[in-house]
Amino acid sequence: MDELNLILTQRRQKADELAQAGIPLYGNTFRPTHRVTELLADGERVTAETSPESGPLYTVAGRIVALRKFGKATFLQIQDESGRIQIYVKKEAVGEESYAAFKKFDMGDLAGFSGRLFRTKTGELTLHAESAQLVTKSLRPLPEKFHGLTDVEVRYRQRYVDLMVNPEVRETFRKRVEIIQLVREFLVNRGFLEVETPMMQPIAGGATARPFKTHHNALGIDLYLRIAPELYLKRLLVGGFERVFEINRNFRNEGLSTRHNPEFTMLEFYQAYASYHDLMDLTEEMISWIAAEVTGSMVVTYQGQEVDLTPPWRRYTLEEALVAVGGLAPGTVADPAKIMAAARERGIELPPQAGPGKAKTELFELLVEEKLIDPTFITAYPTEVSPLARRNEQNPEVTDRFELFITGREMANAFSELNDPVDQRQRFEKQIAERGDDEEIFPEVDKDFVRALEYGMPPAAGQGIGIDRLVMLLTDSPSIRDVILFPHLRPERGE
RNA sequence: GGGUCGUUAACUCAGUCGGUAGAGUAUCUGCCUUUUAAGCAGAGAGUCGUUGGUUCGAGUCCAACACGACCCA
Repeated sequence: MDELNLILTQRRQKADELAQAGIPLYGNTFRPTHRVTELLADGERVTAETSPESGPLYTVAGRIVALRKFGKATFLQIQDESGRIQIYVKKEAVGEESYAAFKKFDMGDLAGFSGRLFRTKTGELTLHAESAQLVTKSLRPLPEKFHGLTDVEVRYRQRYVDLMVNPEVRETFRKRVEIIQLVREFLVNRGFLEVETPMMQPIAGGATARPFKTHHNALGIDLYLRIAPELYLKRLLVGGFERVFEINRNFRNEGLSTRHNPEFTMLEFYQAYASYHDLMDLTEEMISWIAAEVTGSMVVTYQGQEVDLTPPWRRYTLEEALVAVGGLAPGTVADPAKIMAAARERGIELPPQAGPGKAKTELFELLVEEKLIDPTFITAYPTEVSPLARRNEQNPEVTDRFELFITGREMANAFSELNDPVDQRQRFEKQIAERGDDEEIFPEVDKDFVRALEYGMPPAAGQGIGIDRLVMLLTDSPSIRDVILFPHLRPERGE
């Protein structure tokens, strides 16, 4: 197919010519002494009067991202990880032979230059090259210089090209790294221990989702890629680690969308001798601090909407939110029959075994969720829909749980953990009874987890935060694919 | 799963009523020693996503399929 393309053929020819002239195309001997950003910093002292023959000698390497050739001189720009700088290569300065080879350099090649800094007559800081060397030959053309690469499919499939030519994409992924580092720093400073628990689990527990299935040959057993680390992290609380967290991938065998990737990064943390109230305080503090560190402000703009992350954040019970934000009458929300009728009136189909708790959460999703732009904690979720959370002591119909919503999306889910082994076993069994015909969800009771609780798990609160969604918020990214380096797509045809 | 839109040169995009496939960038050749999307002159470059249908004739109309985007479930 594209092996026959003219541009690719010409590039290969040029590469062959360079190779025949004794110039290595893929050598590994060139060693830059500086990064571009250091030249830009030092360049602040360089003025129009600075002679190109004075000043220190710099050696830099990078990808050629702009190339303006004249007969006996050339302006080009190289880009390394730190930035871009203009290079001026003059035949007279680098020598006849070297310039002849240099003329075969192409856009997209990796090249190295040694020289001294000066300013052109338009004032642009430029490295006056005294030598030019090919570092790595590129056989494929870069996307067009003005419009760049915009085809989202190519951007995701060939992320390396996207990163090369779209600086804002590099910036987003740098911020992603920074956000994750800040999460670690925040939790480690509060005495949390970062742990790693199994990605392959014999029982996919800790959430309600369809798992990916795989097989271990030597053991002869099926395993599931985890849908959550929760049950393992709580085993660690039993074991005596009182504050643990994990930042790692979860896998869910479900559809793809702008908010869902089959593998996504989750933060989960658990704190003994704490309640979900403590975690609300901690979450406010953590996310507002990270926002300020990453964006410089606790007020961020997401898709044109201003979002104020300054603590304290609004806190509603689910019922309060249905009234205050959803516009339902207090009498409707309080009455089980009326709330179920209200759900049906709005076209919500409730499964036969569903109770008022399910009706409330469905109505919440329909009427309230998308309106919660500024961060809002929703508490007092029905026990019916919270299989792993602790019941509220005053009202066992609800749990000591919250979900956090920002920009209308669920950002975190937390609760005071259930540590009663008898209650836990019953809830597992109830879930299995209710799962219907979908056997891939909740395959069986995690008996070892119940056994662990029987040893005694300290009272604790635990929380999950979707890292990808947090990164979307703080980088103003509309799609989860914009914050995952290699998002899943269907395979390309013919590959 | 349903709906809408998209897929034309390496990239970004035009393509009229169905009648010889276009531009800019990139590439190649020539000129050019301070350019900034360098400039000037010339040249080459296409399985119009795939398959089938309608038609004298299809990038264009119809159908199915593939991939993607957005919305909905």
